[in-house]
Amino acid sequence: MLDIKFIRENADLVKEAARKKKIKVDIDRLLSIDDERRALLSAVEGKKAEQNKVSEEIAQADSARREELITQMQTLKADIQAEEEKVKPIMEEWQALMLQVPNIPDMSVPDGDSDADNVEVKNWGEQTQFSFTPLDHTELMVRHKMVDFERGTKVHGFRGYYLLGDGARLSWAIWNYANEFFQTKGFDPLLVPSIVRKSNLYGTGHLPNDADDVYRTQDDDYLIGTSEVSTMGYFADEVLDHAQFPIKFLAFSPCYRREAGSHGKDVKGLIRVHEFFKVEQVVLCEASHEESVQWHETINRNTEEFIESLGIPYRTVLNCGGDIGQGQVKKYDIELWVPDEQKYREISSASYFHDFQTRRFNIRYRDKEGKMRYAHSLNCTAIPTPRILVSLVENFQQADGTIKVPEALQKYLGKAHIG
RNA sequence: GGAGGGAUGGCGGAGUGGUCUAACGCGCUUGUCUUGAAAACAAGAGUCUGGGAAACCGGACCGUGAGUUCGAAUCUCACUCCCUCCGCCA
Repeated sequence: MLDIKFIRENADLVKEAARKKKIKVDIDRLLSIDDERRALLSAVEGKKAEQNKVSEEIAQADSARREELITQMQTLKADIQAEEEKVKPIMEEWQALMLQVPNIPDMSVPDGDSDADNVEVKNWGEQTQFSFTPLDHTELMVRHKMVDFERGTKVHGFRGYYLLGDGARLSWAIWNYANEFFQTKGFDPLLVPSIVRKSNLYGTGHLPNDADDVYRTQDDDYLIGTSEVSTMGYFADEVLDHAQFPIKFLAFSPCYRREAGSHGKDVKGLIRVHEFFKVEQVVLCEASHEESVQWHETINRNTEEFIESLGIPYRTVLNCGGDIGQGQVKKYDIELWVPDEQKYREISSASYFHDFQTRRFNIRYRDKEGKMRYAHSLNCTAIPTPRILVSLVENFQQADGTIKVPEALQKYLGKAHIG
């Protein structure tokens, strides 16, 4: 959510943002609706003011004068009701339009339609070379009894899976390692609800536009697609103190995604599943662009460091306008090398929002001057499982069919090789 | 699932039809005092909106939405949310 005043004063900037993000929203319509809204409100308020004034007189008037005033008020009252009737549909359209308005992307965000137009800003490690014909992660993991897709499908359906044996143990090892790694960076662990009220998804910006990708319960609650949702909701409607910043959470939760519209994509393996687990960095800081930028770089770098410690080749891309969300100012994706596909696949997203989310959540704080302001919010994947397993097992497979365990993980898994 | 209670500003909390421009307390900001701080005292402070270059001046806002009334924080209804008790349950 942007401030309507900002939209009014920077209409061209907002239109350009929509263009860059490929978001369809009629800003001119919003502005004219807003003019109507303000004109009507001011008319209603003016009449209410008169009503209040006369009401006060009535309270003190003698009975003859009182009768006269009361008669006069009857028409005014009808007037007010008529005006208020007009306000209702205007407000509804105004609110619907306001929810469509995108946040302004940073100057550095490149133009583009899709992830194909993202710009590589960093490349780390050598793309793994093999002296033998490598297997893909599905075959490798099935062979080592780390995953069971058949029973996964039997029980859950399309994209269902079980992790078992070393697949399950490796997941635990990664969670435990990530938990320790990010806590040493000052993040506090948080286990969050994965069933949430609708309002939280409006808060993060997943609703109303991504409704198709979210699971809903028969009570009209929703399953989160990322712990960012419940972590941000944690502070909804609260007033924080500037001394609390930065607030750094390491949230962990299952994540549910319907993947509507991507039925034909990544049908095999663990790249795209309906249900997975994710460790997530969430940061709230004070309302300063510089702070946001600094934390954005930091949390993205944290995840890069984590990947480096595992020794998996990766690249970092700066997402183009068409590939960043409605609320995001700027986003980096970290992509890991997947030998079987001979390409990099997304493993992490680092975004900052300025006060786009905190306005929707009503998360405010008192700054040093005692003034009330909306906080800034950011988030970045720490590590998702099982997607991380794809690159991990493929890159570390050996000629003898075993999988080498990255050194950093060995103490958490309790061994150096799988198989 | 059943029954009951409640929603007031940053927080606590009064107010049950007309100076409510919302008491009182705590916290916050700025002054005065002080070497500095604390304490004390004084003033100020929310959101939206109209006018204005600004200082500032005016208006609306007591969970949300309807209704009753000349007039609603206060009465009625619906919705949303919170709490308590009973039942069920990991």
